[in-house]
Amino acid sequence: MRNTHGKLNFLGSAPHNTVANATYERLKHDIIFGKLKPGAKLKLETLKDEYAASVSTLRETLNRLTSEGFVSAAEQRGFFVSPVSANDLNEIANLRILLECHALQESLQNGDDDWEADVAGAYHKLSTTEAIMKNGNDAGLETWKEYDWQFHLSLIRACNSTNLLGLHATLFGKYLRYQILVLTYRGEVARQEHKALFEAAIARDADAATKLLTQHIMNGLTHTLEYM
Amino acid sequence: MRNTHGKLNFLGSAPHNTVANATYERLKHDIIFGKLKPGAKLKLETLKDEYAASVSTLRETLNRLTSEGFVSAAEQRGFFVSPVSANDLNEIANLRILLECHALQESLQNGDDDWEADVAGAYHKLSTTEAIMKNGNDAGLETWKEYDWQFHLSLIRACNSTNLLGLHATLFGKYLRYQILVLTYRGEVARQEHKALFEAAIARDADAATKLLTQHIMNGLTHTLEYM
DNA sequence: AGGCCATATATTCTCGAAAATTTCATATAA
DNA sequence: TTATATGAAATTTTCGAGAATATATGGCCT
Repeated sequence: MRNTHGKLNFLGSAPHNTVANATYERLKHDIIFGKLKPGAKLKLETLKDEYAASVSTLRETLNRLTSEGFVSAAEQRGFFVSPVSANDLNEIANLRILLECHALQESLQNGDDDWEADVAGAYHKLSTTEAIMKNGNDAGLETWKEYDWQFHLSLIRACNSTNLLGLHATLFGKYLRYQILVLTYRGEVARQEHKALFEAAIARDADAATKLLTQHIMNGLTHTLEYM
Repeated sequence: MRNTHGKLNFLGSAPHNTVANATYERLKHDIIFGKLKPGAKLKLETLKDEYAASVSTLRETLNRLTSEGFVSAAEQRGFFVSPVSANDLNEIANLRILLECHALQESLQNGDDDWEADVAGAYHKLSTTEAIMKNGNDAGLETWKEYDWQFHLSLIRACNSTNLLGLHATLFGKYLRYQILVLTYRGEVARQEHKALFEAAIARDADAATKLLTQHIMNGLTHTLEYM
């Protein structure tokens, strides 16, 4: 049973049981990764061919995505990919700082040995990938971004609030869309930031960790804004 | 055009254009106000009679409500009203404090004369209603709760973040469900708290306002928990 | 009696088509 | 020319039925 509609693991690993779920994952992925451009009209007939699902099934998934903010709906005029704007990105980044820092603090207080091992594992995967990408090999953009996501998630997972984790997941997805949109790496800088953040977290230094996280997100924001 | 699916004004005033929207509003209302009990199975066939909508239309609205967290979905086993728990209420209340206090601070900084007038108007409606209810007349529970909602919303409306307001609206709805669930007033106390909060906001005293708001929500939380 | 499998019933999931609405193209009048 | 009205085409919204899956019933065996 799934308490909520599977929000995380946007990559294929999810159990694509029903047609609706598979379509939902694919559509969301295509929006976040820019295959469906911001503002694009989502015509039912077109989607029907592309995603091999009926109108009713498509409408189910489009309604889900509208609730999450990835799709916008206009009464009697159908659906379209939510537009992007500097202002929207600003809002998203600030909300991410607010929620993620709060969750991080809770997590640093509650996290046990298993949590710590989880963080270390996630960081290991991320830093290994970042080391590889440093040497020009930028083939695995999606992999990198998923490990990035997993690392940030692992840090806050012990916050003891399903609701908070749910909101964060949606926000992270929206933020990620903007990053993919400008598609210009700041690999080496991000790498250093991740390293410092990881070390502060393991040391349970809440003050330092939240400051580093805030800076990390702010830097990403200004970098992204610069290239929009 | 509606950027997001109409989240606020849960009371009838909304323009119930499409069948799907009307059904959505009614279902959400019935969940928040306890007509549909926590954990209750939402069988399509039953809902079809009760809400006069087809299966596909119902599934659209149920998917929307699942994304927002009012409904839970179990793969191939249908939908049911999201269960309640002390733990969940705790999470909701803490998130509300986090988001609403942040929004309040922003609002106090940005709010202009129009905003201030709006707050005064919302407070007036709320306090008048509360004065009436003080004298035993507790007929207008829904009206009271709507004015309560409108007052809190007016305070944060100048926060300049659509995303933040959207998240807050959903959270407020969930919180409201718990309040309705225990259905035991703390009228006089809440009245005083609203008064103090209003005065601090007009005085632009951010520190005092956030402290009062936090206390207001915490008091509501403990009161509700006590009667669960 | 209690557990297990086959069958029947109930429920969800998915689809294609009809109804309602909007959008586009064309013609007519000021 | 510009504006407005008219009708055709495209699109969304809604529905009921069939396919897939889960749940309940009843018989059978140990």
